[in-house]
Amino acid sequence: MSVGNGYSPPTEERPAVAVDVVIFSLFENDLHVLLIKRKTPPFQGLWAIPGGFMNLDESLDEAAARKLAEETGVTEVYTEQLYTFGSVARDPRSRVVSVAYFALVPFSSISHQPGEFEEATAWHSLKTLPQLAFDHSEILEYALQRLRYKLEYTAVGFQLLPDQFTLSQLQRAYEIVLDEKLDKRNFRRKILAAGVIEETGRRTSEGEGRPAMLYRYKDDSVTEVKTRRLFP
Amino acid sequence: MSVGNGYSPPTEERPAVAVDVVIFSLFENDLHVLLIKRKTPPFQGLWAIPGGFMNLDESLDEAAARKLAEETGVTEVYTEQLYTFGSVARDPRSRVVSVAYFALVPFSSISHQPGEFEEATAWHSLKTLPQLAFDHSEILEYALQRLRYKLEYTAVGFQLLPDQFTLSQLQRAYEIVLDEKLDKRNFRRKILAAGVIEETGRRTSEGEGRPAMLYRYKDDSVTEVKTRRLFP
DNA sequence: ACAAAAGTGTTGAGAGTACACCCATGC
DNA sequence: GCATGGGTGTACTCTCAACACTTTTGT
Repeated sequence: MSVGNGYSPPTEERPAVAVDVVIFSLFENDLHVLLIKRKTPPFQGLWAIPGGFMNLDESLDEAAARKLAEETGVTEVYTEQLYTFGSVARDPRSRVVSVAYFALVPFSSISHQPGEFEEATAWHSLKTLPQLAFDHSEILEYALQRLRYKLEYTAVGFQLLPDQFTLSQLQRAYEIVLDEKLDKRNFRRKILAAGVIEETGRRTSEGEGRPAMLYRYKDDSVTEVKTRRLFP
Repeated sequence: MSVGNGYSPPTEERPAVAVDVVIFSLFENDLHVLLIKRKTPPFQGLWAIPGGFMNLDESLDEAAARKLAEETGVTEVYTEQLYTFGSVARDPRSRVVSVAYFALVPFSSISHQPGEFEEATAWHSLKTLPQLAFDHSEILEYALQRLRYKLEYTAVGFQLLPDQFTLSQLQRAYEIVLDEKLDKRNFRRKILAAGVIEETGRRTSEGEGRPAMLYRYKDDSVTEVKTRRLFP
């Protein structure tokens, strides 16, 4: 039944609204993204960014969080709305407007380890991406660009690491995502000067070499944007 | 009739998708935004950002451009998607997801001058904003923040000026939007070093004082992002 | 003792900022 | 000739980038 109320369009003339969540994680010295293999046409057999339709009783942000939890079992991680994709023919079956999000999940917090549950879900290195369904290559490209950009002038890098981490781990995270080598002394000076992390007082106990100080980020400063770029 | 195809939600369970366009222009030494007075409940009598529902045969960008043309008669101006607002109760009548855009229009190109056609449409200075309907205050706040941010590290400032402009006009535009005074010599040096504008060879002929060189922006560099902030 | 990773300062270059006077035109 | 806005250069400060050795631990 049509629900036209004289102000909003009758329901037959409404597009479907989906959320797609680009889920990044860092492991094996590489940035990875979670993809799902499509079992049905169109684009059968191609990989796609996890997503689904928004329910009427949830906000967009809630829909994104729900999708993220469904795919990774993770809640309370850094999530940010990316862009809304609304070309007419982006889904060949019907009109779908898709609100894309990206999420940064520490690998240690993921309950679905690679290939553990559904065979059709897998982490892919950004260096060896398969062909993607729909306009998902474009979405992923956009997400990666945004992630790099964010890292350059904010301190979201923490969000890819466990609660406590060493400065070397953090530097490695930045190097992997930005795909460039950073100077150790300059990195430490800058990240400490930014005032967004603090010593825990504890040190790493295992591993080779000298034990390293463990840091944590200060909760209040996580999303705070720095006035100057950290890594221009 | 419901259109459930087994893959996307039946139409009764789809939100309406709207686009709202925050239209900025610069005149009378002030930044202004175009607002529309609501004639019907809810929020009757309050001002709102121009917007409307997307049609199924147009993309989101096209819907935004259409809205912009309807309100100002202007096409081909700088338009950028801002954010998508999707709280459950943002519209008390029904579920509406709104994709917000912002546009920069040179005042000289506007065919609807203030109050010329519909009484219910008017330009408002950002210094004296009325109460707004729905979550439009939030949208406007977000748009202004984004505009300022863009001006700080790109050269979109031109988009608020006519095709040809003087450096003083451009500086005034930046000063108004950023709401701070800039040094004349430093401004000129930076904006010229950025290489995004060029002399036309012509000079202003009317007005008091010494005639000023007219500049235009180089088309290809309009949207190009500078690596360094222009005005940090 | 040696391998492996952690930690630590200084110097030079370039960018950013502050600042004041002369120039061309209209009235 | 004076009022109005246009146009120009320099010195100082500070941030950024480059660079190498010592320390602590495990084996």
